[in-house]
Amino acid sequence: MSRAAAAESGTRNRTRRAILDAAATALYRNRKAPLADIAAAADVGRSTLHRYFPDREELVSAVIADALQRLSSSVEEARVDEGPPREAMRRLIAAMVASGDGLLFLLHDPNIFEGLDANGEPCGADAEDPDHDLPVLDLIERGQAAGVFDPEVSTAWVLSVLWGLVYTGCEAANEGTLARHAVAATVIRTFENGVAVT
Amino acid sequence: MSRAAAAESGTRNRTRRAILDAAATALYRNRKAPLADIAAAADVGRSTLHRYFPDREELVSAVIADALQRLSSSVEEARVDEGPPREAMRRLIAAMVASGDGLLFLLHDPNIFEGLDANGEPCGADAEDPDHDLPVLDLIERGQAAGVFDPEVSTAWVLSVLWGLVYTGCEAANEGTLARHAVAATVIRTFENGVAVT
DNA sequence: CCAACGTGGGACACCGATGTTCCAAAAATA
DNA sequence: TATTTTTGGAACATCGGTGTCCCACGTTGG
Repeated sequence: MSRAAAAESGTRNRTRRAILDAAATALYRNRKAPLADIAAAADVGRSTLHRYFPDREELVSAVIADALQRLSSSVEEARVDEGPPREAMRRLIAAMVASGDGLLFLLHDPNIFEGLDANGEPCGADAEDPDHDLPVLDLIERGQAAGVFDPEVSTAWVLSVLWGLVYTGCEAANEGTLARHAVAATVIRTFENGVAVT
Repeated sequence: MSRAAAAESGTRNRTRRAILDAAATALYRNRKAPLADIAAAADVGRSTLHRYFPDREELVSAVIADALQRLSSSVEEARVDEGPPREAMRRLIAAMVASGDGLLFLLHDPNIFEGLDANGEPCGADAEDPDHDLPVLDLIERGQAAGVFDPEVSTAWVLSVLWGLVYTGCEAANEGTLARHAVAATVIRTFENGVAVT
């Protein structure tokens, strides 16, 4: 028996992961997917799922936290605050795309952040979750100031477009419309230049 | 009693509309919103709602059909097959944006078309629903051929980006991030030129 | 080989959503 | 105003998802 909650090591971590992944996929398809389905998808007894996550609420919180975790570590290693804005943005997009499925789940439901924070704790409606977007907003602003990003539109809009395009790219890959390896490049291309030729 | 189903005229049409609209909004927020909530939102007794749409299934089918209806009539009057591609695309985007909330509901759930066709009738998995996108795909192809749209990416990708950006725009307007009247122009600008300056 | 751990599945009570029926009140129409 | 249409709400049975408990089986590791 260890003391820290961090290292539940052994079989447990694996099943936990399996459940988390299955839940992310299932919940992406249907936000209200029955726990039974999730358990089945994870190849785990409904009982076991319940043993790891007593509540449905605890499960979704964990899934959100997990996805958020992956994402923000991806973003962090993109070092958005370093180097020229355009390159930084390209690194960021690549990192986001690489986060893959968790992202789809996260962005699929606009209401996902309402009433929850990254840890699954309920939070006041005033807390928007600026933590994750702030460095990105900085990057966008920096880019606009440097004359590489369109200064005629708001940073918030650029941010929305960023998320939207990344989402579209991941979705296209999931549907087989776009090859996995081409996603990042395509998203970057469209993000920077749109679809019209000069 | 009239014979035609088309003209149920009178009070009925109004309540029907109210229910349909309320349902579109409620279902956009939560695909599994309780009928009671929808009825309440429509300012209608749960009983009445049930009188118009016996099944939940019939309700969502009707909402989908309705949204699809609005959208395709909007698109139709954009005359995408006439005039230079760039202008046609601009008209199309404006028309889509104008369709507004129904669109959000439609695009929110990627699985919405699975197992249903425009009339709410179940249909084989092979029927993809090309009816609505086909003229748009034609437009894109036409634009690529004419050298106004990026020929380096697939038409399917351009289509995805189009839907995605329109969705992002509508969502931004809904959240108040972007002024209603600015949505179309902003979407068009970004769609054509991306967010980078040449 | 034996114990502890982890698991699956059945049985159960509970609750919210759904769909049905009926009736009295409100609204539209003549 | 009289009549028909339309509505809202209560009561009810049903169903599926949820959460809990318990026990037998398989797996892991000493």
